[in-house]
Amino acid sequence: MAAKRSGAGSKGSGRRGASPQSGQEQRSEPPLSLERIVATAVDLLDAEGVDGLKMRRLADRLGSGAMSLYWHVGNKEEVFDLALDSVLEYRGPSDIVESRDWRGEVVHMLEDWRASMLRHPWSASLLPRRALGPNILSRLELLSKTLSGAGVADADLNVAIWSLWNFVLGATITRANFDLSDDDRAAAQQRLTGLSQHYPTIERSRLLLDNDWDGAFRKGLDFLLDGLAPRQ
Amino acid sequence: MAAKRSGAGSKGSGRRGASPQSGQEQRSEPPLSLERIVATAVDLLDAEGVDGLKMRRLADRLGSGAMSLYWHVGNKEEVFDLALDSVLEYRGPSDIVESRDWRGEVVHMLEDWRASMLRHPWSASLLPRRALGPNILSRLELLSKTLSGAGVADADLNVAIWSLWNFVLGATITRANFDLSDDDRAAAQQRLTGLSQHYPTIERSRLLLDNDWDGAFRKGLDFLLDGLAPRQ
DNA sequence: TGATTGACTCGTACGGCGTACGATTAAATT
DNA sequence: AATTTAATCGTACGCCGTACGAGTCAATCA
Repeated sequence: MAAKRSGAGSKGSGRRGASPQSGQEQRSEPPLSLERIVATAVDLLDAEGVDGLKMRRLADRLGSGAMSLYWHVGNKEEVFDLALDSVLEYRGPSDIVESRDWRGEVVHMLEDWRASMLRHPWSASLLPRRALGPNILSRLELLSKTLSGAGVADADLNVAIWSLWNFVLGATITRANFDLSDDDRAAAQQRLTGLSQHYPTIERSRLLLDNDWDGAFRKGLDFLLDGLAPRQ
Repeated sequence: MAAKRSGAGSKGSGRRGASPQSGQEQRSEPPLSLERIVATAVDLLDAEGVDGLKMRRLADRLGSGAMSLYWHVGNKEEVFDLALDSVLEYRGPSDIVESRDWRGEVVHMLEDWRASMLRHPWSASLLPRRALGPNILSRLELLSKTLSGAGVADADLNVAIWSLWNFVLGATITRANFDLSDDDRAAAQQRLTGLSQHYPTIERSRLLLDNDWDGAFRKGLDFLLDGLAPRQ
């Protein structure tokens, strides 16, 4: 009845299925494995975006038939789940500066989180739709522990975590999707300038032209942390 | 060469295309129009979610053939654009309490924004992928004007606006997608409890089981506003 | 009036998608 | 040597967005 694999772990017994007799197709591809599938899916997503990931194309890159993938994963959704979580691993703050203040630690982890997602711009918009993988949970655990240790009241802890989650998620999704080309940017300016009688304030502050995303993230995060845990 | 319609405006000349001779099919559907297409698309999205919107199904609901839709819209993407913007109109604070404090005004608009998106849970995840429509820009303009009037420094204005945007977007997307069934919720608890040695803190605070989304939004927003514009 | 045009509708068809199903093969086990 | 298991893949099905072109009316023009 062909019970599929589902969890982790893969043997990886060396085997070759190239050509039965004539050595015409000596593609020396390694055998399929979950790891290889996920890594290749990430590459493909990076190169072609969410809509570019098709099972057939993924199989092409792996040098296998499309249906072979289904031995290792249940369906395409699972490929997304695994690709997403694989990209969100956190290695912790640099070992050198071991025990910084809690604020430094939170900021470091959240900036790393954002950076990881921006390195793979498809990941941010995928995050909210998928189950929480172990790497995501680890980050939340670290955040929770750090804030708790910093004196955030238990009653406020969940609010604080979700607020930071919301901020990071919103910032990253927005950044990843608003990465306009110069043409788009010019068009937006044009459009807004033409309508400046309707939107004078955001036109004046050049809201849509400001592209110091990193600075805005950092400053906004500081404001939020100020609100969550007033200094001293 | 059949130049398609693209912008707004639609004539809507009364006409009937029912059956040429035999009155067997006297479906008295009104004729197609952009408005009707968009309204029906919103209904369909509400009922079936993002993946449930298919051109054929939309046409079915409209009592028309699938290809007829393409006279009124360029492609499916445009249906999404129009449905999204149609759902984000803001009518302003209740007229009775005309001039509240700035904080009340900001909170009201942002809670309304979130509520509008939660009434149509597909809209939140669509928002970041689409161009800013007039209804969105109006909300940003109002936000900008209010904060500016409240004394937020010009240098901090964009950061403040984007921070609030990020917060609302993240909160709403998360809420809309985390709306687990009780079964899912039980499964998540099970899973987390089983792994509680790995994630003790978030397990203890019941982060994933906390159900008070509205309260968390309101409290988190308060914290953020505290950070952005320290009271007095 | 009859012919023409333009607005609108829709049947058919095409290429591409995810994946069910079953045949096939090679390795491991008995 | 016989059997079981792990893995691969060709074929096919149903569904999708939509290109294309033929139809149907109402309004306009000759």
